[in-house]
Amino acid sequence: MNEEKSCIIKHFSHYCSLSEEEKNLLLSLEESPTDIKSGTILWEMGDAANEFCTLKSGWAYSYRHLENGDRQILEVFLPGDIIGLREFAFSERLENVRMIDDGVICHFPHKRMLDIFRQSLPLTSVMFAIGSRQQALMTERLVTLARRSARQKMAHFLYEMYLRLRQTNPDISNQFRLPLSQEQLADVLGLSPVHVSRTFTALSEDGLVFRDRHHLTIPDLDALSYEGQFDDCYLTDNVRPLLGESA
Amino acid sequence: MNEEKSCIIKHFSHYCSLSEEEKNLLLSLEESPTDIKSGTILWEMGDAANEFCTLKSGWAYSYRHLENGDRQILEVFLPGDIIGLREFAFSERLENVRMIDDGVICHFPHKRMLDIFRQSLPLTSVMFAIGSRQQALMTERLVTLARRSARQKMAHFLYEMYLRLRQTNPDISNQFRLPLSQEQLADVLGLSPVHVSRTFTALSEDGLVFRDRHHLTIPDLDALSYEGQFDDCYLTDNVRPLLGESA
DNA sequence: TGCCTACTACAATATATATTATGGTCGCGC
DNA sequence: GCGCGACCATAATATATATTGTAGTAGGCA
Repeated sequence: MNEEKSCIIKHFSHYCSLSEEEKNLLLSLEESPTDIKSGTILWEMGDAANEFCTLKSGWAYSYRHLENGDRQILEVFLPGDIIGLREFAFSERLENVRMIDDGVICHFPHKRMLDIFRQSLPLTSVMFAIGSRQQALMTERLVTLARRSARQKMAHFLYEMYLRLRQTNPDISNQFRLPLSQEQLADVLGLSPVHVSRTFTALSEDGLVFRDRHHLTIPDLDALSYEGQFDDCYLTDNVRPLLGESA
Repeated sequence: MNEEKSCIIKHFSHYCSLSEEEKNLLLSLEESPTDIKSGTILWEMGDAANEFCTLKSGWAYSYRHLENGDRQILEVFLPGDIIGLREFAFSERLENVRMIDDGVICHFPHKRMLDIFRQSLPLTSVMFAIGSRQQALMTERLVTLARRSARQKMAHFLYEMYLRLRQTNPDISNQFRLPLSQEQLADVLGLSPVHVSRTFTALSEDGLVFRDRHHLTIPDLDALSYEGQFDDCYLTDNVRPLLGESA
């Protein structure tokens, strides 16, 4: 098995250890990888929804357009993520999805999910767990957007990205690439681009974050985490031992 | 079967038609109903998470406390809802949950969920669909909190509550009980209580919503929906025909 | 080389919402 | 019936962030 190369197996392994059979089942979700270019729109609201995408490489984001022309970015997808999980219950896309980078994606139809449900209890549980973790992530963002200052929003988001990258990339340092423009960050955080700029200036005056184009440096990770009032519990290791339970 | 009385079966029936066996499986989640009084805290952050609750009657909400003393209400639960789904992947509670009303709840352990996964593909799919719908709901709230005005936030939330009530309560009219104080509404919408009051005043000056204590009247549902830029697609009927797919 | 565009910084001003404060109403226990 | 507390309305003020405008820098391309 060339599982080394499979982001999705890395991703799932984070939740439980996988048998060969399960690995194969997962690998089958990554058939027919397709190159896809930066800026490409994977789908738009209202399109028929009958498949998921796994992201093998590159970044993507989902977003909504508002009536007044604003845009809200809902989620940023990293390699190993499954795009479109949220739409399992719907026949139409609820969000637009767009590539940030050049990347590679694999499509698999919703039906394959039912195969997983049928064939592997652990994978079913992990799918459920991934959904539940996505919700936790979203909840956290909701709290932040609703209640915290621009400064905290930025700090929180940047630290979250660091943690998420580290999850599939354990060797990541306190410097990494964040291929989002200030405008895109504004659209994630519900701020104006101008204010994102101001806030970056303020954060780097305080030595918390340095940003040079798409390169980010976080001198003191704990300080940033504190600034964003980050509560690790929704991302870190206390993911429950599912297999233990099913035994 | 006294399925008439089961909110949860009503809730699930919204997604697909159920066999007797499946109904029994669901009914088994509503064993040992417990009376529970208004204001009771079901659990708090950090508590061990190893069961879900079904809400047979009464309302509840989940919330988080912030460092500065603010509170953010994350979700409002209605009869028929399952509380704690989000925490399936975690061993600790991520949120506090509190009863708004007197009510009746039933506990069932996470393990029972695995039984469902094992015993019924359709119910597994519906569970997944419910999770996915919850996420859609959250997404919508996130967009609203991040990008819309206080007026829109209120209108959006009130209309959403109307739709959700109608789902298990098809005979609901444009008047219903909303047992939330202005302070609680503020905590849902990320506003100050004062501003909630102002906004109610403004909305009723425009004839959109009348509120007398916990009694709400919406003279023109479409107008309110429009005011909140409500996009029905995430709640209404286009839930996909899951059973059709699995065949 | 030089233009063009995307991205960024910063300043002036405008606006929505928070904060603080005060007073009013309703229901409830005594 | 009285007083107390929860809840709500409204006004005055304060503050964070948006909006608008202008200008600077870096990279892509002729």
